[in-house]
Amino acid sequence: MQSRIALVPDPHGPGGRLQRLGEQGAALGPVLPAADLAAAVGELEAAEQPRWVWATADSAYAPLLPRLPRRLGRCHDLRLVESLLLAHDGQWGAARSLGAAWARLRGLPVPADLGEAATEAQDSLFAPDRLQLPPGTDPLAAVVAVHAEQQRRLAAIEGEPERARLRLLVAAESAGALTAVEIAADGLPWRAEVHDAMLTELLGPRPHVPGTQPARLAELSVRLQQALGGRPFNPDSHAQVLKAFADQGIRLGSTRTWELRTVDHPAAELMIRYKELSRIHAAHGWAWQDAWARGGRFRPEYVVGGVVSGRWASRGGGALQIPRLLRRAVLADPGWRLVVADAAQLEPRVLAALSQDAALARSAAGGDLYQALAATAFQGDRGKAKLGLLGAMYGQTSGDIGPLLATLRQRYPTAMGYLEAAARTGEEGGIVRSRLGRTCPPPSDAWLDLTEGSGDGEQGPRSARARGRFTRNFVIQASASDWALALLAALRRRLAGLPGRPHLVFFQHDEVLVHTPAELADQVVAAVTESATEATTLVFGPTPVQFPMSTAVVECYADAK
DNA sequence: AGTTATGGCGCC
DNA sequence: AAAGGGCGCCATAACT
Repeated sequence: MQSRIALVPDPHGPGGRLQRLGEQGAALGPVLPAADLAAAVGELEAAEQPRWVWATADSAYAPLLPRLPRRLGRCHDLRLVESLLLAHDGQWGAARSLGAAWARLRGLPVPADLGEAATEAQDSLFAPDRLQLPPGTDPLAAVVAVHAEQQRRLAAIEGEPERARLRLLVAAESAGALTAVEIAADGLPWRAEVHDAMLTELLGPRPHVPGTQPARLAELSVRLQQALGGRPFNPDSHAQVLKAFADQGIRLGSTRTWELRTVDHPAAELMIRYKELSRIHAAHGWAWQDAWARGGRFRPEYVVGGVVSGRWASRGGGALQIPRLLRRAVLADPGWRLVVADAAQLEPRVLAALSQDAALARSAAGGDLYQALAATAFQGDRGKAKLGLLGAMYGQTSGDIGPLLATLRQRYPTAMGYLEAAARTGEEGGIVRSRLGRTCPPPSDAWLDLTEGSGDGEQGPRSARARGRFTRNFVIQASASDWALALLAALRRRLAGLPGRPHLVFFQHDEVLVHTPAELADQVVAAVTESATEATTLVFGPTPVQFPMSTAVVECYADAK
């Protein structure tokens, strides 16, 4: 039986307190004070690899990490688990902090979760942490009690394998918390000089005065003005752009790029170019570099479980939206490599495994799922196969997709039935869960008001169908997240077993980057492959569906695939 | 002056 | 007639 140890750092200084726990969470033995918490934790980790129990990885692991001799293997993150359990129980309004969970347990007034506005206060040494404990509460006692309560709630989950799956989700989500802290500490290798050269080539030299427009944007602005009659206007203002085009007799419904592409006028092309460049300047220009990519590393702030589907979100820095163009600036250190790995066609494979559609599973048993699908059902037209399947998973009905959906329904009734059942549940106001038990939010009160009594006409009310699309996609996206988290946890563990400290530096829904000494790259690739197999077995059990990873060993991120 | 909404687009 | 899921972030516009 694996040991568990509760861990609480002192608010100031390097010390902290520890408490051994039984599997159900009962405190075993005395509270152990540690003058040097990192040293104590390091020794215990080396001796017995316990599961560390803490309020949040940010508060307990992040400060410890720089002083630990090696990374920790496992944890139980109370805040993330509270979130999973509350959602599973349909309690979406409830606060998730340690303090909130403790207050619920004790029948005390429950503190609201701090908004993101409170983040800046963390910089202050004396700012309160975000645990939200009532004054005078012993944080270690709260950690122990809330953990025991969570173990009790997990044990009370009805049904097997549901209970075991939710426990797996708890472990995987917690491993995600470890990973996010470590990625933040390590950072993604980022060559500012490469980034800078790209910006200079695209936009002109960096303006000396911050806030002024780079030369290339200013030029485009002037040329646009000339092309549209010479009257000055702000190309960043949708209203003014629409008016400027209208004055030339061109009526636009929007300033979207795809619409501009249909316009046969020199200004349209200039406008498209202006938008491309101004976006790069605004979103990933010099200001972004100064704020997020200093010292040779891009350090994003990930928010584990930040999306209801279990995907990570990010806060500041746009970690999950780095333009492909800028991957040129992501370069391994000298003597190191990047192993870039992404799960190929993850979502349709998830659909095949979830629905157990035998025919779809056959298409998902090999390399290119869409090609296999095309060969069976679409006369070899891979594009149609992909469009149709993605449309089915998103609930798309527009365009020329109707015939494709009809073909899919005919050939893969089990898989399509699975999606339609999920959509129906959503339309009727029900909830759905991912493979491991992550739960979607219920309809809002406004939604219930809107849909109540409006009858079930041919198509149902618009918002009901929108919710159907949400639940239809949720089962896929959230189960894909389950799988990706399991992959991440498995990979993290395997990397820890390699010498030379290869480490994860990026995670984006279905893609991972590992920064590794060059001579270990092959072993890292093998670890990725093994981890995918392990994740598949853990999440889906025995299944004919394969989840292949496409991997590349590169020095530059842009050179992958 | 500060907050919220909107349009638009980057990523999956 | 049209009807694609999930995010974060920017600038502008519209508010309080």
